[in-house]
Amino acid sequence: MALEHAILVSLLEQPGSGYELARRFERSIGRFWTATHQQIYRVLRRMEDEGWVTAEEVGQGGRPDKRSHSVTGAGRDVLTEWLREPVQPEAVRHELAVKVRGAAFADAAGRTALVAEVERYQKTHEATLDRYLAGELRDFPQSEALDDGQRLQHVVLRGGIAYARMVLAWLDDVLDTLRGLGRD
Amino acid sequence: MALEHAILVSLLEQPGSGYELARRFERSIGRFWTATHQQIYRVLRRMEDEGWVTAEEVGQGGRPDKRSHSVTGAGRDVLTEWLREPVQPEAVRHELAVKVRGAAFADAAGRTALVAEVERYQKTHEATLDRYLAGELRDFPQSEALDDGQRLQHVVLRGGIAYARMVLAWLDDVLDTLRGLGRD
DNA sequence: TCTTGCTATGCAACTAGTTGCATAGCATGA
DNA sequence: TCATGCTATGCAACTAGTTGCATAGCAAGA
Repeated sequence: MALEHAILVSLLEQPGSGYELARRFERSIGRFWTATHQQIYRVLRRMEDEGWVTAEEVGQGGRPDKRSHSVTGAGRDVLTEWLREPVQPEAVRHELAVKVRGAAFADAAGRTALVAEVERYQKTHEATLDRYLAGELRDFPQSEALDDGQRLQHVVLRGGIAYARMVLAWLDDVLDTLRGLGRD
Repeated sequence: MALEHAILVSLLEQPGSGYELARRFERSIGRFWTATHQQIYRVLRRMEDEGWVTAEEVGQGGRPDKRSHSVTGAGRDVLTEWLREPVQPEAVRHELAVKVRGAAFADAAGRTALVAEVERYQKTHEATLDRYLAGELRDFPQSEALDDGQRLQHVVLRGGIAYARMVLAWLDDVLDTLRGLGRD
């Protein structure tokens, strides 16, 4: 029940079409809330039916028309109300941790394969961290004064960076542990 | 498609009933894979139908009978195969981050309420960290030699500890940012 | 010219996960 | 004795999320 709210925040930051929202979810918003375009279109339609957003057909010479969405007063009210509600405990789903514990029941070949897989996974997180850091330099230069919205976006990005760094350090720990199994 | 695998790992570590699994998911396994008892019973039944686990009725003087589940050879094979598959990218869902960005569209009262809520949330994570640290002292004493399974459980727990610490530090950053809004 | 790829929207079918409720035995303490 | 709470299992209805596919216009390069 919160994709709606993520969409409201994103559309308040900047109105846009379902397609544009989907791309934002791949990049910025997707760091802390993932969604596919199918899901976004469906929810967006429902939000329109409920009057939380309005859509406007926008012709764009050359490319297909798009339906640009903006948040209504009612939509803002929904968001305000939601912001007052207690934060729900996170529903964690960390597949790799299950696999690591599962490695206790794998043979030597299986463990070797898992080491390789953790190394691959680590590389994707390194790339993610690099992307975040590049984005931070680009969007939040120290020299300029930031407005409230930018400061909030920045602190969320810092969370993403801290998370990526923590994961990388933990993956080193996992690799050391996997490689040290069966000794003494 | 991975609750099955989390259950297989848990039952290999220690056979048990649906009820017992549900309690493990509240504690240990739930750190990286959450599930309710309804979901567990349903999936367990399906896994039994597919021959991945077997169930044995166990009478226990006093308390209601339970159906204790154990992993079959076929179940082990399923797990082994799954361990070889690439780790899927995590589907992140971090409600608080959405709310923090949403704070840009809240009034002063709404932001004050969010600060209080972040403080409450921080306390729950402090309690979580304390629980992890106590569990670490209890289950993984430095003096004793650990077997492979214990070492793997320990490295996963260290991941939980690192995560909780990272979140706590980030929540401090969030609180500083929220309190500093609207200045200069 | 033909293929590839990007913009743009969406349906249908499926799987996963949540919420609310029901049942039942036994233990413990007010 | 009565309420509360823990052990133990489960159904039904719902909401959320995934997967596969379809359509269509235009641009750029082989």
